[in-house]
This record gives sequence, structure tokens and C-alpha cells, in this order.
Amino acid sequence: MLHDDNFSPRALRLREAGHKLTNARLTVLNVLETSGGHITSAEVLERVSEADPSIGRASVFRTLDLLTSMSIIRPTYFNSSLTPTYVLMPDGHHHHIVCTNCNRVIEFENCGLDAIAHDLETRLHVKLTSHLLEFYGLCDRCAS
Amino acid sequence: MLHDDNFSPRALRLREAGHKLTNARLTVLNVLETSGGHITSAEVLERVSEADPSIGRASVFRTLDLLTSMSIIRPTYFNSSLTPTYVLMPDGHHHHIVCTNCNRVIEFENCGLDAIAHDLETRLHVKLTSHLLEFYGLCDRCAS
DNA sequence: CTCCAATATGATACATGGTATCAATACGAT
DNA sequence: ATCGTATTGATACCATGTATCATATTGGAG
Repeated sequence: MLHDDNFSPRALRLREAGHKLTNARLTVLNVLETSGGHITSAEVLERVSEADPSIGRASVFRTLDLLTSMSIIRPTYFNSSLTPTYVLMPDGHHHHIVCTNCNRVIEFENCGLDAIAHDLETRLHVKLTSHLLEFYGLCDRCAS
Repeated sequence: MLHDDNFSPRALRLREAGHKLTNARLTVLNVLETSGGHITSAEVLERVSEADPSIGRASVFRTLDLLTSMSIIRPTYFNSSLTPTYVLMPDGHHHHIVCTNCNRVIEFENCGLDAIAHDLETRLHVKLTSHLLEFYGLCDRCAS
């Protein structure tokens, strides 16, 4: 079934970690990678189903869990506490500001956390691979 | 019913924002404040029910939503993506390391993000009130 | 202090999200 | 090409969170 060896770097990370590159996993990963960064599980389900209706609900959730455990994505809450929004961590990190008034999400780069991460690693003897930084407050429009 | 005017600072924040200080809200807040930082909705429900069985499910969830919208707490995912864990943001921020192997959570202070927050405020014209910083990786035990 | 309007509540029934189970299938190492 | 093992998809299930609405509580005005 899978004759295409042009796997994305993230797919290869899965294989390196000993996981099989199945159709379900590659499809979910592709949906996430083409989604633009923020996507709910309901949207993932829908888009996976469009791409390949034979893929089951369970596999989608299983893949989301797997990707989360590998820090490739990260579930986060925006409005409701009912459904998480999954955030891609392209280079092992993600940062955004959530407006507590209009719920707009503003992404930004350049978090400057490398120094902090390094300090924690030496101080606490941990090995950090990724991070998520969320600020909450008012966006430029709502701050006026 | 509420003859005790010794409200916690967070309760007063609710009143200042125009919300009524009801028994349900004060009970939920008290459970959170005495929980030690990380608590799931199921645990909140249970402990609220112990404290006052007359308080209904719905009010507990409504209060959790309200507190979240005010950045007094913040829902976060640890193991499962089924139930969030609520994290208190005592001084408007919270930081921890989640071990991706054993799921242990290590909290730390001194995030050094004030400078970054200030920079973002001037650069993006936003008004930030709080933040959550999560690192993922291996804890000291699992890193060996 | 009393009264009142507006806000919040609790009960119930409901919707939705996520999961356990398990026989059938596909991956990928050899 | 073969085979063991990881993974799948279907289903039925459970838990979490929510809409609804009649009732009750809050807190401020008078």
C-alpha cells in the first residue's frame, strides 16, 4: 500500500522510534502538517475522513496520543474545556498569546528560552526536548 | 448564607469583575486553593461534593470555566487527552517540566520571562496578564 | 432592613469526545 | 516471499461536559 518513500521528517522520527509507518498515521500527520498550526480533534477527524474514509476514529485518536507523547504535537485549551486544540511543535517548541477577551491567538517566534532550558538541564539533571509557552492577556485590538 | 467576609484575594477578584460570590464558587475556589496545584476535574467534583453535596455538577464546571477565563487557573493535558488537569496560577504564572517517559511533573520557579513579556507588550501592543510555560523531556530518573 | 431584578444555581436529560475490546490486516525485518 | 508483531477498524461503551429551565441567592437601591 505504501510505495511512496518520500516520508516527511516527522514521519521518519516515528520510524526511528520504532513505530510503523501506517496509512492511518501518515494521513493524520499529513492533515496536521497542512493544517496551519492549530486544529481541533474534530477537524482532524473530518479531514482524515475526507482523505481516506476507511480510517477509523480510534486510529486517529491513537495517532494523536502517539504524536503527543513524542512532543510532535501538543494539546491545548482555547475556548471550551471540551475539546483540545492540537498545536504543531515544528522545531520542538511553540509560543503564542491567547487573548482572554476575543480568543484570538497570536503566534510569535523567538522565545529566548534556550538559556532557561539549558540552565534547568544542568540544575535539575533533566533532558528537555521541547516546550510550549502560552501568554494570556489582551490583544492589540482589545487592549484599547 | 454567606456571613463570612473573609474572602480570599482570588474571590475578591471575582467580585471586582462583577461576579457574585456564591457558595458554589467559593467552594470550588477553596478546593483548588487547597489542592496543591494540579487537580483534575473529576477530583474537583469529588472534593466539592464532599464539602457540600448540594452543589451540582454544572456549577462546578461553570466555575472552572469562569476561573479559566480569568486566568486564575489553567487547564492542561498530562497523560490522557480525556480530562484536563487544572493548574493554579498563583501569581499569574506557572511553570513545570513534564517527563514524557514516566509522566512525572516537576514544578519550578524563576522562569525569567518578565523580560520577554515586556518585550512582547511593547512590540505587539498587547497587555499580558499571565503565562504558562511547559517543558517536555526526561526527568532526572528517566534520563539515566 | 427590606425588597427586587438580575445573576447563578441544581436537576435532569442530553451530546460529544475518547476508549476498550478483539478479530482481521498490514508493516517491515529477515 | 514469509512471518511475527504492531496496528487497525468496527462496535459498543463510558465519562466528561453542556443545554435547559424552573427555583433560589446575591447584593445593591430605596
